[in-house]
Amino acid sequence: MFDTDIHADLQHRLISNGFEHGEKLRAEQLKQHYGCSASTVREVLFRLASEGLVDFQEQRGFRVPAMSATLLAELAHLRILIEAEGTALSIRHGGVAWEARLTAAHHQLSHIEKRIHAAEDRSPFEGLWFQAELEFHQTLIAACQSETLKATHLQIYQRFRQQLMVADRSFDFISKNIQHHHAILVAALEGDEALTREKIHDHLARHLDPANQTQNPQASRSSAI
Amino acid sequence: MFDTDIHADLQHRLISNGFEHGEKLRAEQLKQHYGCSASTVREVLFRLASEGLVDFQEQRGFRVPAMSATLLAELAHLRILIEAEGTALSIRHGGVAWEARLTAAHHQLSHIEKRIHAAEDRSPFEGLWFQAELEFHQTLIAACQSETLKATHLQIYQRFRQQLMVADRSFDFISKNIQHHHAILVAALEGDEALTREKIHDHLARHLDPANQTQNPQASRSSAI
DNA sequence: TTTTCTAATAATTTCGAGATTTTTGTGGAA
DNA sequence: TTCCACAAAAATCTCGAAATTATTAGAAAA
Repeated sequence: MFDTDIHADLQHRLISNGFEHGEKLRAEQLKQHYGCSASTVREVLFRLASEGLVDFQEQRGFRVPAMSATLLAELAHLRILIEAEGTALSIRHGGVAWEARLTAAHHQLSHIEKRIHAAEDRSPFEGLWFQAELEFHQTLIAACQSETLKATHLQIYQRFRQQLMVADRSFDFISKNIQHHHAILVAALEGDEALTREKIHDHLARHLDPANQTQNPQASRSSAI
Repeated sequence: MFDTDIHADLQHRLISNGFEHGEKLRAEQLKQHYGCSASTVREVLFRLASEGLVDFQEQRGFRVPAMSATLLAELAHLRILIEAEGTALSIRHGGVAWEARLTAAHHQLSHIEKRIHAAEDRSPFEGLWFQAELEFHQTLIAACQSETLKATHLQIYQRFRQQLMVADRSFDFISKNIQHHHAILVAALEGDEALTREKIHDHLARHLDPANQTQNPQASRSSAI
């Protein structure tokens, strides 16, 4: 197994409930899971630290970043800023091909969200939903013609997702999300940059206020994810 | 010497003419310069790679990113986006203390720029100017109340600076820069968010068009830095 | 001459042991 | 009981050698 694979796998676990918030990441433990040496794990952890998905302190090792309402709000703010800009650029430069791809991405996401809405046990859809939601938001900025903007957006998106990971997801957010995603799609297809920016803002607005965040999962009603 | 120091030193060399564009970074060479093992150097290089200051390819080692007019334009675009947003937030939340600090930072930068303008040999001022210019632009966003925005801005700023590093600096940009920095200061102190955004845009606008960039230093007239 | 295969060289990557530092655990004094 | 010092344990960090992979150089064939 290459260290690239370890990087990809750890990245995935770090943004989708693979670890607890604040959990210590020991190279000695992980080397058994991946069947390689501690040095190799250490190398990967350093890379993840520079991406912001892992906290590093000299002589004190690595940790999963703790849950922080302030950090989540800051990440939401940056996501709105970058995603709105990227989408506006896509509207300008994307053309019909981009509109088609966006419609497809939304269709897929919408389909999964409706199935989740109807299902009894929602857990088997989690992975699918994550993938489709990421694909939709990446497609929004896909035609912005700036690889740097896309890469920066992905970093922020992943850290945002990581902040929201919790063991017991309420998943009651779905009906609102369906409306949000649809509103963004419609505004983008109409070519209305200002309206699209507004809808992207609305989609993430509830995460902007630190006081709004539910620190305790069992007390959550209408937020989370 | 701790690896943190090596990281800081390499980072500095990478954004201020310490290496050639596209130059190969061999761990075996650098370990002699820093008096440590190749593994330690390798670790630092990985961290710098995640920051975007070094390019990494599996089984092909590390390189200083090549000069790219497209990349510079993309970085300029992102800098404008983030710096304008951060400054607008600072205007809203900064208060008198921030205005005072911004005035001080501008005074210092302006002082150095005037001395450079008058001097025969400009090279001894390079380091001072770099520091003062960074301090001014960081102060602009200092009161935005988002550590994440500040950290993201620093990453983009450093990569932007790295793209502009060249052996023979013409330094004829100075008179324009003095005006730009002053215009930003005045707009910010007046509390005019829209005007401040515009002036930040104007300051970096010439880097936005890839066709505008001078790939060949000796042919440069009015651009660079 | 140009192309292709092979051998030699050089670079990258992995690994585990030893050195250093932090954390944990125990016992004694205030 | 609470605090501090000291010892033991565990974790982190550094290092150089061995294994793997890429690059170069030269010879043979087209």
